[in-house]
Amino acid sequence: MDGPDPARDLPAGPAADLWEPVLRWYDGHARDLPWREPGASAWSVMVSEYMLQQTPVARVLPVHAAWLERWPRPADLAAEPTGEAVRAWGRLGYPRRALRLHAAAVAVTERHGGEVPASYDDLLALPGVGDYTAAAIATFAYGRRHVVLDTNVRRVHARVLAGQAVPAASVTRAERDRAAALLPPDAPTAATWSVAVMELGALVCTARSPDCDACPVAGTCAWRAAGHPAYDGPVRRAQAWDGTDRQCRGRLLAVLRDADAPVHLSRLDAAWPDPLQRARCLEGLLTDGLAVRTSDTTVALP
DNA sequence: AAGACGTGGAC
DNA sequence: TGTCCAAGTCT
Repeated sequence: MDGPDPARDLPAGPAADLWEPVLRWYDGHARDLPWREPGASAWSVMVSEYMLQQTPVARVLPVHAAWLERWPRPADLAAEPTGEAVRAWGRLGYPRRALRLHAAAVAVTERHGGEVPASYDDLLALPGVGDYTAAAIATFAYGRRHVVLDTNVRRVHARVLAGQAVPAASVTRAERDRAAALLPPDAPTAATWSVAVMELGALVCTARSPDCDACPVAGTCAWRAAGHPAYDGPVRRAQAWDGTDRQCRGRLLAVLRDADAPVHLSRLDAAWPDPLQRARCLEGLLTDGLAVRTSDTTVALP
């Protein structure tokens, strides 16, 4: 391993006991992902962050590659109809993200000269960018120092620091303060720290089957020390799926996505049996801008 | 501030 | 087989 040890110059103290082993672990175990390559553009990072919202890395990989190949810069996407973004989004899920990414590309082109902004506030103003994504793009594309709180980081912190199997339903003030206090003082190390903790949560401290034997901070983990107590909070209702509007919308949109011309309404009849729900969901897709009417009897991607 | 919003793989 | 889960955002 050549190059400087990123943990070497950090101040000593309680935090350093965490930083050092996690940074060292990341150095040897980080996945090679396209948006992490040294030459990766901020646009590549931005596209990956949209696609990775609620979607596993393995399914994002091929779509991300095709996307960057076709639209190497934000302005390239901005010049296309939104329907092209929806079609290229494929089956990643939550297709409104494709619409938002397109709208963000337009905003970047018009307001930022075609360059993905580096500031958290400018990023947060983009459609589809919330606190996590703004912090992630500023951090991973530009090396800025921000608290990056995604589901992986929250789970690792809940376990290692609080001894809880699962973090709270939504980000708490205490959680954010704790993460801020832990953030290394210099920006480059803070950026590496954030991606390292995320990676640890994704590969080792997973939701279903944590591999404590492979964990660099198992020795200081409060959850492990307590004997891995199970989650004891309020019951969380699993998302229903069968027969829901979301399933219906997915079916309808799949028909439009797979067609290369406007689709007759009768084709949608075949995609979902309940006429009332079908009509409601189509109306929703039209309202959301995921579909457009092309005639009295046909619809298409926008 | 819960609930809506897609999809498919893993156990 | 059914449940759980995946780098959240928006309203």
